[in-house]
Amino acid sequence: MIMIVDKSILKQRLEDFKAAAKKAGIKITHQRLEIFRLIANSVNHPGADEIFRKIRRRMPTISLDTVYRTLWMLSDLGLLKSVGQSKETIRFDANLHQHHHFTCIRCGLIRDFTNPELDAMSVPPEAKQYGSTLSFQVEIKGVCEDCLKKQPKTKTAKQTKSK
Amino acid sequence: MIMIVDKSILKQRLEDFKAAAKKAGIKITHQRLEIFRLIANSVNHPGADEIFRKIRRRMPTISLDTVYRTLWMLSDLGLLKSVGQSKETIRFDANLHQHHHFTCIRCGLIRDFTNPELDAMSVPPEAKQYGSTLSFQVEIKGVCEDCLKKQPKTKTAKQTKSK
DNA sequence: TTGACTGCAAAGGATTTGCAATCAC
DNA sequence: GTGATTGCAAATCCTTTGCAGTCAA
Repeated sequence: MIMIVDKSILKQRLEDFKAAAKKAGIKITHQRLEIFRLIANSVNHPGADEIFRKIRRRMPTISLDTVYRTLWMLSDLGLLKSVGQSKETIRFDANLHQHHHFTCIRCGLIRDFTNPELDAMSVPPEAKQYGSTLSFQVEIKGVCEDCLKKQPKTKTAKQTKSK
Repeated sequence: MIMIVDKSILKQRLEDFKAAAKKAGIKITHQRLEIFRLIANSVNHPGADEIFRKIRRRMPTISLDTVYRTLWMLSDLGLLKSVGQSKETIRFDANLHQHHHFTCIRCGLIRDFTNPELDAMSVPPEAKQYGSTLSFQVEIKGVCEDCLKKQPKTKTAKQTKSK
């Protein structure tokens, strides 16, 4: 399944990055541009290691620690959010609009989705009692199409990497 | 703030554990009982390290790897679920009923809450397209009461441990 | 030119594993 | 009694850090 982010969205994200970097007085290096471009163009929320391996194809000297440093820097700039749960390592998301996640418990696939009814929901009082609220997100877990076709049921298989 | 799980719920959870262990042919050791009791009696989703430190007070010879092994074993039995996001280490939850989470982005506090309207929501078609769904959970992020009182605003402080 | 950034290598922290001793059943 | 479980220590995996050389502005 090939899925690429819409061209105009990618362009917009790249411009946002350049503007934010300039504003923050941060240099736009080849490495940073490649890393951001990769995430901004992904629908599957890659982790540091996946990003590293993909970028290395075009940029063989890049190092994993640069990937990590860039990821956190981009998060600090507000251009990325980190996602991910439980056994998985951290993964990143360049979609800053209100959206929700579908996560496959077998292979770790994560997909964004939006839904008007969910977006219209307000934060319930039961949550408000704990403090001020910043974001509201639905996490749906299930088994993705691919995994439904494959293995009937694995034993206590530990979740695999990003996909 | 002292919060303890309702006595009857704790008792029920312990019985579930014993029944599940027996059914699975797994031995009920002191360590396992203590670990499960601690989590089953928590509202704050402790992580492995916190569990280890607390149990060690009553059981000084326990080792961290036993805590880990027990935690995953309990998850495999379906008695616990793991929760936690991004920068945090894994934390555990013995509340298997439908519920949602409030997470403080400053201190990492996590609290369960329930809400009839949310529970009544069905999985939207936008999510169903990705596969079969198993759970539906709302994750609300915000700043908890305690943190609202404290620090006005920290820099890019990395999140702290469980609380 | 020059401070910010990178790559390297080494450190750090969380989690897992091999193995002999021990315990629950 | 005996196989499952524990505690220990060492290993592993992911992520971070110190530092000297390099690059974007």
